[in-house]
Amino acid sequence: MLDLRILREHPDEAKQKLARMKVTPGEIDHLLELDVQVRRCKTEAETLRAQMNAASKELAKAQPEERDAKRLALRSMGDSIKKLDDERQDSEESLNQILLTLPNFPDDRVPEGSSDADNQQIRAGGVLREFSFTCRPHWELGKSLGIIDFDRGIKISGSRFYVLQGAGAALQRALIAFMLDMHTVQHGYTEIYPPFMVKQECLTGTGQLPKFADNLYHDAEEDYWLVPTAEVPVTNLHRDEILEKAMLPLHYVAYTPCFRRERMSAGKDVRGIKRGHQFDKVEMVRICSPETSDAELESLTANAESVCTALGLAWRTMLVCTGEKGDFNAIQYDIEVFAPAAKGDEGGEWLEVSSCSNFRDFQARRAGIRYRPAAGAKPELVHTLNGSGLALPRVMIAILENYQNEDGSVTIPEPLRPYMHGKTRLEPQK
RNA sequence: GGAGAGAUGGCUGAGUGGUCGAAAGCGGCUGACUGCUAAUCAGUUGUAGUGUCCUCUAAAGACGCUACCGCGGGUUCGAAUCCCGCUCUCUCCGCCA
Repeated sequence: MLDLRILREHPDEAKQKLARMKVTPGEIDHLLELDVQVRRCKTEAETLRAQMNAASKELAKAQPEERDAKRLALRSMGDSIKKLDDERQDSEESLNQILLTLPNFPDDRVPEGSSDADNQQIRAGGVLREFSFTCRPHWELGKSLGIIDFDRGIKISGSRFYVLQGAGAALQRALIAFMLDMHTVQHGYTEIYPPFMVKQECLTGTGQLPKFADNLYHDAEEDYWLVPTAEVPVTNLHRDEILEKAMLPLHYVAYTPCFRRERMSAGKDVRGIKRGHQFDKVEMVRICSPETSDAELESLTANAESVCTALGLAWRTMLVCTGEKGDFNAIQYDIEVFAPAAKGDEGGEWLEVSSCSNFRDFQARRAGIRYRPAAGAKPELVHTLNGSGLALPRVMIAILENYQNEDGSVTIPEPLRPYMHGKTRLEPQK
């Protein structure tokens, strides 16, 4: 959520910045009109209420015979106040609705653009593997290795679900453990095991609600929402808290499954395990003071890149353009790894395995996360950041396709072997 | 799932219709005393919004007003206090990995 005060005091500047995120000036004007109404109703009601409070005190001291007349006068005053309050509430609700869906100001560095063709590559690592044979897509490998069961996934849960079995399930578990260890031991993160279901306020806090309700699963009877990413429970750990400056920055890492409806992507990426309703992810979350958040984003992104490097994958980091980035972050880096057969006969594809973003104070304002810059000083909003470190299915795709051998086996990347009892290869099933 | 108890300021805890933004204690801050520390004494100490004054402006400050006693409604001229709904916590019983 943007600071209403900034919109009010610098409307032209705000309009300019938000125009890059496809917000029309008219929307801002409408919002500011509502704001004027809210504040007018508020001051009028407060003035009346002050009069009423004073008169009410006099009533207590008044002679008995005067009381009824005074009481009647006060009652009508009360009615006018109620009217003003109702009016204010209506305007306030509309205003909040708009404010909660309005995008964040994009950072000046974010390139203009409407598709991923407009993203800018800013870094890359690893080497693209040259194949001496025709490489096969992961869904074929998954079947022949006996580690991904698509048919039974569909049988028990429907489309966009799959079952990992045997070494496939173990490989995923190995990846999770490997990533968590890397971030905790080498990068100093604190590991969190959060609930996978959260209350509505958490999703409002990080921004998924109300705008992206479409993409979420929730319980019909109770206020439980399945997390679409660990960003939600972990960022909300400190909702409505005032943190001491000495506690910052906070670096958290958490493994969770993620649940998404993917209604927006109907028909897209239906082949294989690239886009399911349920997937696993190791997520990094940082909470820091404002002046450090730019640097925090760089090191967060570097942490995610180092996982790709450790796994021996070819990766590239993209600065995501205005049209493709999340609405609520100020700046976003996507890290992609290359999967040589992910498009089947059409060849390879760069797969997004991580998205690292700085939200500045946007989530902090929604979620009420503040810190005290100095002892006794007024609390100020923190900055929040998060980034995948990494998303599992796509890493699995990249490993299967990049590490495949001509005989149909797949070599297990070295750093994962200790997590798989020393196993070095996945062998095709007879 | 059943029964009961509770939710008040940073913490403990009093408060059953106006004199309550709220006693008292603890903690915090300031000062005095004191070789130092500790102790003692005195004063002070919630948050947010908004107005006026001061000022070139801003900050800071001064003086007001409004809201906030788990959350949301209601009764009343007036609610921490009465009524209704909800949430959460604790205790006991049942069930369970």
